[in-house]
Amino acid sequence: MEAFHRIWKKWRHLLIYGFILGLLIISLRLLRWKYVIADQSLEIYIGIVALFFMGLGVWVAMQWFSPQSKTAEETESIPGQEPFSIDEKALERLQLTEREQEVLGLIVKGYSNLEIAQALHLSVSTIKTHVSNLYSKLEVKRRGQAIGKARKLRIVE
Amino acid sequence: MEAFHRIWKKWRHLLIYGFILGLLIISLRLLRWKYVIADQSLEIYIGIVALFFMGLGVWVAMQWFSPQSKTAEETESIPGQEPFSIDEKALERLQLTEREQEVLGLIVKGYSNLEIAQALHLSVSTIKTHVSNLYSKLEVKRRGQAIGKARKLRIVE
DNA sequence: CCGGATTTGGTACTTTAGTATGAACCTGAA
DNA sequence: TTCAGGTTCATACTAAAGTACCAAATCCGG
Repeated sequence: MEAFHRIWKKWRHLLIYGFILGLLIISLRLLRWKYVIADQSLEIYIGIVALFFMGLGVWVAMQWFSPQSKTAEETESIPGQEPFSIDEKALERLQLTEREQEVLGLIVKGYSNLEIAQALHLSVSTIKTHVSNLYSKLEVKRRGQAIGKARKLRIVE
Repeated sequence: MEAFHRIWKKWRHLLIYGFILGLLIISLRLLRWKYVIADQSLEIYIGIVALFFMGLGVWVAMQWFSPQSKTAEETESIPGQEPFSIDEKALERLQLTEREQEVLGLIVKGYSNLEIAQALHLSVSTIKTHVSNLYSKLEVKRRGQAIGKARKLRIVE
């Protein structure tokens, strides 16, 4: 039960999607027998299916892909050796928790709170909490300042 | 013409998608006549349509929610030079006006719009105008992305 | 002088960010 | 087992950011 709960919290999205997909496949089989669409034209039926699945695709994509997660920023890692090193001491002084460091990293990459939430599979509320704590630890008041300070202290790449 | 261009820049994705959808609907009508799927079962046909449209939905969502995903110019300016120099060519490509460059510089320093307005002795409205134009030229949607892109293109110190 | 681009600034609106507060859960240490 | 710190999430609010549309003044080249 415990294990199930943990797994559920972590992967509920995937499970829900799988479940919905299964339901849809069953629905398609039922519809195939024309109990429902007996006097509908095939054209309309196919159109409905197409629209529905397109909407589902949009929804799935919205849930799973943060707008920039696997495109621009992350694949930019410049070849060769970087003359850059994270200042571990500064990091330690700031006493940032693991989650806060994660969030800070995404903030520096230009993520919005919503995008961070999607990337980490958390709610926006949680992100806001982390961000607020982050700001007070960094002694800043805004996102831009946090980015500047993080780069200056070299606590992010 | 001016207005059209602005609207086009903003809604081109939607227009393109609408166009594609129209094409697909026409395709469906053609397919309806079974020239192509003469000896395929209806089930398989519907499944293909569903999968295709779901994929299209995913694609549409990814495009719509990440207009910054297509980053052609980013791969150009990679070669290794001295780390601290402003890339004049990138600056020229972007066609940023003088004011826009000033504003961008302050944004990267973490200034708020109000602070920028006070620093440049302008109104917040004006700053917002500059910032908006800046974002469309940089092809970003938020402050953090602008900071990241400006640093990546090395158009600010 | 005209047309285009720039700069400035306004109104009205939506969206995102940020703060404050409370609460539930988990984990490791006392 | 209690307790502190960390993580998660919610509601409710304020503040800042951003968009769209408009308009006026300036400057500059044909």
